[in-house]
Amino acid sequence: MTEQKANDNYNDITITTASDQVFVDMRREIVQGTIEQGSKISEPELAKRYGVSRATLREALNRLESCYLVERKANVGCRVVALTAERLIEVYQVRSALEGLACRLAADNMEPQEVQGLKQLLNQHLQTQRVKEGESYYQEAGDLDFHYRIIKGSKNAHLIHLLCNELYQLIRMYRVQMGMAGPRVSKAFDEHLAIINAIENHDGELAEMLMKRHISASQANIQTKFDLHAAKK
Amino acid sequence: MTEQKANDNYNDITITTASDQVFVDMRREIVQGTIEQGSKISEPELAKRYGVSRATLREALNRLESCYLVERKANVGCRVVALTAERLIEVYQVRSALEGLACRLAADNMEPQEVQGLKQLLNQHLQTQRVKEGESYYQEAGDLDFHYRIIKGSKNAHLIHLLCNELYQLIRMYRVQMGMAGPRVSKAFDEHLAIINAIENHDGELAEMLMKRHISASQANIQTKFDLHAAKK
DNA sequence: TGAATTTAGATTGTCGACAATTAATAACGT
DNA sequence: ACGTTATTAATTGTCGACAATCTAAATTCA
Repeated sequence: MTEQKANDNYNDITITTASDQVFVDMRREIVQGTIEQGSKISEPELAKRYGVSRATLREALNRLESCYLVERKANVGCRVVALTAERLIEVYQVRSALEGLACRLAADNMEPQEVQGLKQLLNQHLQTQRVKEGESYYQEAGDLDFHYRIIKGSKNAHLIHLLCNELYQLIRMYRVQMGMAGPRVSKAFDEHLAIINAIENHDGELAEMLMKRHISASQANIQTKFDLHAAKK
Repeated sequence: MTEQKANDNYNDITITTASDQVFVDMRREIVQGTIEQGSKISEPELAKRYGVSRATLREALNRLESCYLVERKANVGCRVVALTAERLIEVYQVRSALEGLACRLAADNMEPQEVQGLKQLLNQHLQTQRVKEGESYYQEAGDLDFHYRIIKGSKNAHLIHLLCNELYQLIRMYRVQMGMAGPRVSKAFDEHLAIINAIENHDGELAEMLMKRHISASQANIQTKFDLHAAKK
């Protein structure tokens, strides 16, 4: 298991209430595997652990359900989602379609300065990547930043919410728990570059195609880790 | 405003708890406009009206938020979503991508008998449509059935949930409140037929393209009503 | 002994009341 | 008279307790 630290709050939530805090905390623990996948969630137990009432905890559980990290059955309770190969495929099919759309829209809607910022970001990643070889956290964070910026560049609020707030935590959960390091780093960099170019040229169709392909490759990569992980047991 | 009756529970929810009931009831009222768009939701007031406690009502509100029918701000409260032209475009862009994907998957994964059932359904719609001219409810229900079956034919559980449980109620809200009748009936029928044929031939690419186009046309149709509606005021 | 039923325990769903925050009204000063 | 600051009222967030339901252990019967 790769070490993960701080700054898991990628989507910009402002924490005001107690349930906000519990939601963010639990989300991190689930994504990182501290609360392990497939495990049953006891409301009284966790409420005590976080020092809040059950009502507050249930509020957080509802939010976690909205981003697919827990599943609920009436009168039975919550369970942390189980990471299966089937679900990975399903989620990535959806992700591919949505992020492809985001990329196509971004080609039309991103401001020139946003595109420049994206380029700079990529250069930074190239450098830090050379320095911190094999440190998977920076890679994950960097890749995430890249995708987030493009998604937000689509300027479609509904799409942004769907991807950044709802779907991405589940995707992160797969990536973190499968352990994303491996030899795909340089390839991913080239793919990112090609996508930026397409966006800069306002070639939406190409940008969409490249992004879909990029995500498919990413899926294949995780799939490999998954099978490896399954074979070990 | 077109008259809407019974059977609004298109997605198969089994109602076990009290909050389930309130959720379904409120959802219907919001979609139909009984609780009007953009209006503030008073928790004490509605709790009294449905004869439940605030905790139960809040549970329902959380679920309504998950399917984009209400929006929440911390320490301020809930508001029914406002139907704007911008949001319509955003939602339909997402819908187009997702249902296009569903259609492509359906071309691979639907059983022959499911395809047959779809054909029969379309024939029924053709007949009932001739009889009940201008009755928009049957049209809406029919169209919905058609789309639902294809979505479920994708066999992608995540995609099915995303479309049927989360997104579709909002789409229905637009359709119902804008008043879907109009001359697009026969055209839509032809488009449906072409989609079925593509699915039957296992031509996923074509099926996806046709579905996307079909949805774009549907969007344009609603857009027109929307502008008309806005001009009236 | 094994399967079905009953019973006991624990968990979730629901309620009413209190605390914290916001929105609306009134008071105040310039 | 107008803008600003207090004060009040209402609303949301949170809590602890009770009721309904499920799970699992114990009992009964074949």
